[in-house]
Amino acid sequence: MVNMSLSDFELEVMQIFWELKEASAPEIHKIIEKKRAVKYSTVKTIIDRLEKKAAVARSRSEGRIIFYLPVMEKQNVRTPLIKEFINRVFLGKSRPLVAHIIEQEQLSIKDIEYLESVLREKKKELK
Amino acid sequence: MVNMSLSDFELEVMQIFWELKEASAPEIHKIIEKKRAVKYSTVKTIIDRLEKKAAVARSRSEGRIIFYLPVMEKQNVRTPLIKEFINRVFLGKSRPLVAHIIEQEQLSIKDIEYLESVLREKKKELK
DNA sequence: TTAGCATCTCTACACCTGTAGACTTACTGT
DNA sequence: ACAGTAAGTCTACAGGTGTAGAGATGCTAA
Repeated sequence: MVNMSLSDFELEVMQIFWELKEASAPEIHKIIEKKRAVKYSTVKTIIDRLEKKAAVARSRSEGRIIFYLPVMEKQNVRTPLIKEFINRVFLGKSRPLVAHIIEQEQLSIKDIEYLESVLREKKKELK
Repeated sequence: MVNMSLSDFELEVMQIFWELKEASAPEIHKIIEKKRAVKYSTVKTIIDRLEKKAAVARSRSEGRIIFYLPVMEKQNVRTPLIKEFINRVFLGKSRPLVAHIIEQEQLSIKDIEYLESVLREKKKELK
């Protein structure tokens, strides 16, 4: 079961699991519904697929409500996604992506100072 | 024709167009074939779809060979992709993405120094 | 000038994904 | 004890995507 990637919607649901740690389908549905119209059964289907992919697992029940826990870890999902994205959109070159983000995305002074410190650390490490 | 997004393969082909400016289907096919096995007709189908999406346009012919030019611009394609990616994978927060890349991806001293300068510029701008 | 090849066009198809309905079933409040 | 409802299960389906074959046709080299 190598290389089990997640669709957009599946990833969206995983984000909620990573946030809440444990959640039920009705809970997830209610959260997503605040953003956009989506039926319960749609959300449940996604959770079922996540379960099949072993991204989440049933932990316990409360009445008929099934609770799930995330199994895949955020970092293990994100890292390859970033790699793929850089390959796909920036031909594998991370520098222009970082430059683009710094220039175009909203960053506060605090963010910038933090990133400067990350760069300083990295530079130290490389020398 | 709003919101005309490109699939992975379509984007891969666009990257080549952005690089070469003008190219034919046989050329594109030969380039991609170096990386992985793919039939000519597959590549041609992708180019046809790009044409339908007005991402490329026919420029001229040489014998039966049709040449195309990129119409969509690299920056106009990349910018929304980055935005979506940050939303999808980092819940809209660009700082952790940048931090991750700096820490995990290959960056040379030159890259780091360049990014430091980009951050300095940005800071100046914000103050 | 003509055979053979390269290229184009058209069609097809299976898989993934988002989406949801229909049906079943187990609680819960009265 | 039961009706109503909330949750679960199962099935379906359309559109996008990667993939490619078949057939038509125009070039090109001998």
